[in-house]
Amino acid sequence: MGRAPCCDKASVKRGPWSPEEDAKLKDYMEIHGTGGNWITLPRKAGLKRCGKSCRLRWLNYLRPDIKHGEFSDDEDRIICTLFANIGSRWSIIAAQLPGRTDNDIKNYWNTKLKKKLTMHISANNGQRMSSSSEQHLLFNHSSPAIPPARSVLRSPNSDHFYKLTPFSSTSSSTSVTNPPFTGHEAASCTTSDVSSSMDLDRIHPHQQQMPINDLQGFSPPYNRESEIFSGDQKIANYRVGIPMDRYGIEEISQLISGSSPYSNVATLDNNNSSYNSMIRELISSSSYHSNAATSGNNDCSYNSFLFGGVENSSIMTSHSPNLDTGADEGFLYYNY
DNA sequence: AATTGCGCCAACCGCGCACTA
DNA sequence: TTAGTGCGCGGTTGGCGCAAT
Repeated sequence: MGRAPCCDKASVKRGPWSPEEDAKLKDYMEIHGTGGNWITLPRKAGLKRCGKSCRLRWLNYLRPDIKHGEFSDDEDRIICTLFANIGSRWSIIAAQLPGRTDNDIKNYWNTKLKKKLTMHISANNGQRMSSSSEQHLLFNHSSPAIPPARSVLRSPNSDHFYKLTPFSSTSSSTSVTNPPFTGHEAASCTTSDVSSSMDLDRIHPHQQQMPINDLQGFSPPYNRESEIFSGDQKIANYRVGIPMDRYGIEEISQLISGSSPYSNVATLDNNNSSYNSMIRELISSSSYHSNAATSGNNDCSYNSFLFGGVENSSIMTSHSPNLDTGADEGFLYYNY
């Protein structure tokens, strides 16, 4: 037996919303909210629409905090960085861009951003890159294709992890066989600075994995945070980790919000054992591994990369959580 | 002026998950 | 435990507007 439809498709209006319908929905939402039920909302609001359609219209267009217009370079960078790590989890990416909706970002990526990256790589193809700062970077997860978002967020035993690989069109060193291309790879980019970008389809077959020591231009991952450059501009720290498993961005950010002088970093607090327990639980049971053994590196003026997970000995191996329980040594990075 | 092709984006669709009875 | 229900997500579609021919 098939799933029951959410509404009678024959009796609901479909297609573009009229200004009158928008006004009705907006008026109703401002007074009553959803009432916890989108399905019954259209009838109460006097709309001949499916509840799902109302929800979509409200969330993607009528909501008062929606931001319309061009995406900024910063937003481009955030989208690219997050896409590189988590793939097409548009809702998670949207959560990092206030005022933008998942649909917005998805459309933007599919119609513009991806194209710009491809065009630029095509233009640069074959040119020898003269310095490490000109190397293209690829995020390249070696796990099977990322499962659907909810599975990833909830799977307690996920061992997915990413590799970060510098790309050079002239590189010939190889240490690790390239895993199958799954299409989720991406790289750092902005629309204005196109020196750092990637071609999702074309350059991957030639990509080389390199030993850590060969990561020219990056400071050692076991010493302090390494850095990712877009041209001369550092765009992110170099942190490689597995995708989130048990916890989502919202939970993490809520928990650590205000816990540290740095808005994007949670530190352990000697005076708050219950807080520490929660942080440890988060770190040890998710991919937000401790960056233990880098104590003393409290200079978090950097933009911390979204997913922690660089172990102090190697970035190329999946690993067990390794949380040093000493105060100040559990870092939980959650924001770019 | 008419036609065609293309880009953009709002809206739809189906599925998986969470929740509840 | 299971079935029903609603929500939210990502993928896809369809229509509009504009540019090219």
